[in-house]
Amino acid sequence: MDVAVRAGVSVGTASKALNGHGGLRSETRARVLAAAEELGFLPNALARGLLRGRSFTVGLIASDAVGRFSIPVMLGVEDALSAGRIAVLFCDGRGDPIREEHYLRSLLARRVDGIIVAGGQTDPRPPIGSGLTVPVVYAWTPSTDPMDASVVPDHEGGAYAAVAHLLGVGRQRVGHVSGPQQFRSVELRAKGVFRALAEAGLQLAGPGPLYGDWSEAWGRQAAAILLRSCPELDAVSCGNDEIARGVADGLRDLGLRVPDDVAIIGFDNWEIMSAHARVPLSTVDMSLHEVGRVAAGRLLQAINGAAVHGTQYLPCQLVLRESTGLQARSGRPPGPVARPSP
Amino acid sequence: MDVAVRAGVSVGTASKALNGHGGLRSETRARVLAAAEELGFLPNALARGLLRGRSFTVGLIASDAVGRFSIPVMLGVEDALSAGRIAVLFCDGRGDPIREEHYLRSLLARRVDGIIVAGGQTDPRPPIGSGLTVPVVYAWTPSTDPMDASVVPDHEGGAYAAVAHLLGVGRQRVGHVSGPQQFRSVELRAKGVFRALAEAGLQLAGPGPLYGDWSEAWGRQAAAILLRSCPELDAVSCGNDEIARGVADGLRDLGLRVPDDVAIIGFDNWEIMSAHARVPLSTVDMSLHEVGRVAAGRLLQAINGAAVHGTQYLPCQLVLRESTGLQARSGRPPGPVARPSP
DNA sequence: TACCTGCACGAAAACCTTTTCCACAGTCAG
DNA sequence: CTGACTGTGGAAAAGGTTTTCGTGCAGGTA
Repeated sequence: MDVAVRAGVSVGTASKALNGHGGLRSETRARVLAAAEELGFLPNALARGLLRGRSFTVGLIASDAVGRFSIPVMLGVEDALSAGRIAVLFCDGRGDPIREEHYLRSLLARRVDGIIVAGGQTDPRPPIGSGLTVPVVYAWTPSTDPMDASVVPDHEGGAYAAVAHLLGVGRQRVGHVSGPQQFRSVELRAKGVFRALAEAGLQLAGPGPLYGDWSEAWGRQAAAILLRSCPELDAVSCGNDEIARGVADGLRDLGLRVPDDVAIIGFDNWEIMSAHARVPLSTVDMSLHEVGRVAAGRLLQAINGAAVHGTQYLPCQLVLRESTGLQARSGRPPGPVARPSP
Repeated sequence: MDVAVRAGVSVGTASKALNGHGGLRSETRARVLAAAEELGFLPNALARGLLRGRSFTVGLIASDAVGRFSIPVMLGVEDALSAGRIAVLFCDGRGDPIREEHYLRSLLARRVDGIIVAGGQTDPRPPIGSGLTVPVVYAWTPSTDPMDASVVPDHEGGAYAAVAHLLGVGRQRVGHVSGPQQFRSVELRAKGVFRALAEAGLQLAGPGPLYGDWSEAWGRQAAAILLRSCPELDAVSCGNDEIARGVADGLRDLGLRVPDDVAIIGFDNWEIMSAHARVPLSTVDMSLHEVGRVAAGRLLQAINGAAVHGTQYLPCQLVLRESTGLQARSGRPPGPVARPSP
């Protein structure tokens, strides 16, 4: 080690000086530090890791990094870990088990201290491996094994809060337009909607929950369906922001005003969709960054030997904008409003 | 090494067997391989890296990972590197020089073989460090130092192609609505627009390029301005897809049809905006994935000692959808069309 | 002076792999 | 029979850091 030579001490002493460990004269310590500074010394993390048996590195396997959900989760993970001087090895598995297997081997060969699996979907996924020697935490997409550590948003609670808010601002006839029925998140969100309505002694407006795809086009279409079935409709809870935007546009085309006639609330708080819509949308934020942070925190716990099993549900945040009325509702305006006959 | 013990050979021999190096009897080699398989042996990349003096790891510093541009770039980088068995250390610098400095030190301590800086903006950024011992390539956001290796899309060429396409389908009065004038990309794209028009002997329609912000709201507003200034407008080239979408909506509100009356082309090919718009938007795809891939390729070259300096411009791809007419133009329809009086 | 205590630092092992050099045995040719 | 050559595998060093143990020296005490 050239720092030791320059400071005129042995490598062991230099190491102690740099890490503040042994009993050194402060004069010696200062000399070593000065030498390190002059030489721009950076301790070789490979050597350190080899010795300590751990790398201070964590693997992040994104199943579907293209999707917009894993990105904020990833950033939350990275945020939490970098604070603990832990680096993140990023792998994009693309939902392909073979790729994932390859990445897993690569990460294990690099002696990562732990692995975070950030999925792209809401439905549970099979565990990434069995009998692994390093801890694994699943973020956003839970593992199908309930004993695995998973961190996910509370979809049901979010939808419940959304509808509770609609009822809280005086709405009574609430419709629900969502995505494909087979998604677990769709099921959970519908459950939350029903629970909020039931607690208020209300029924869902319209022919029932409307299931379609996650698109604006479906939202526009659903708006017409809903209005035909229930002309007195005064609120719609949507499965995501794109649908909400479509519903808003559809209602607008039908001559209704948002939020005066119908309040609309979305889900996801995808800002480009919700905040920049023609009428900025109230929505439910799943705190994905927080999901990532918490997952990283649990991983650190597990690395330190205090592993916690099971799935952890993180609360969603209500984000209120104009589409549910920034102020108290002012009643339906006078004058004719174009509505399709029932 | 337990594999060596189990196979009844020395560690050196085991290493040779696993890497296919020395002159070994095939029987011995098979025995070692079998032992490694049974024990699930994965060579310690830390030890290997320590010995070889390189880590087969590359640092990726994203200046603004929240932005939607750096994500595809990142994925392209990861794609290209993982094929070469190189792992990616992901750091989110958030555009904060202090954070970046911290990450830089962390990466250097980990003995990365190179660094890719994936920015969030189009304007050049200051180099991440000087006198670095590892090669650096800037992707998407170039370095201000022209001697640094940078890989960026050809904004000007993309805009040129967009307008050339508009002219190619018979449009003559082309407006340009873009983002904030001080952005380099805005300047470059406008340059491409002017060049395409000039080559056809045409002038820009409207009062000149309209500069605003990157929003749909601005697009809607600009549509009205443009139409008031040039009622014969038959095409608009937009600075990005959000603006294009706004322009389309604005024109629609004014009673014009897209693409029959006015063709519209966006920029970015942000699919959720362009492909899912009410009228799917033709747009310019900057091939961000390819930018990432090429940047990674140049980094690998530099790691192998064949560094190339300077900025490399990658061509954009035209993505044609309905907003510029999927078929030949059919002429303006008969009947009154609501237009503001000039 | 002889011995002990404690401080400050050095020496060396350990982490795991790769690679180079060397040794041993067997074979073939002279 | 001896020398040389080839095929196979072992021994050891190197890579940079941390940590443990040991050593030398100074100062104090008997």
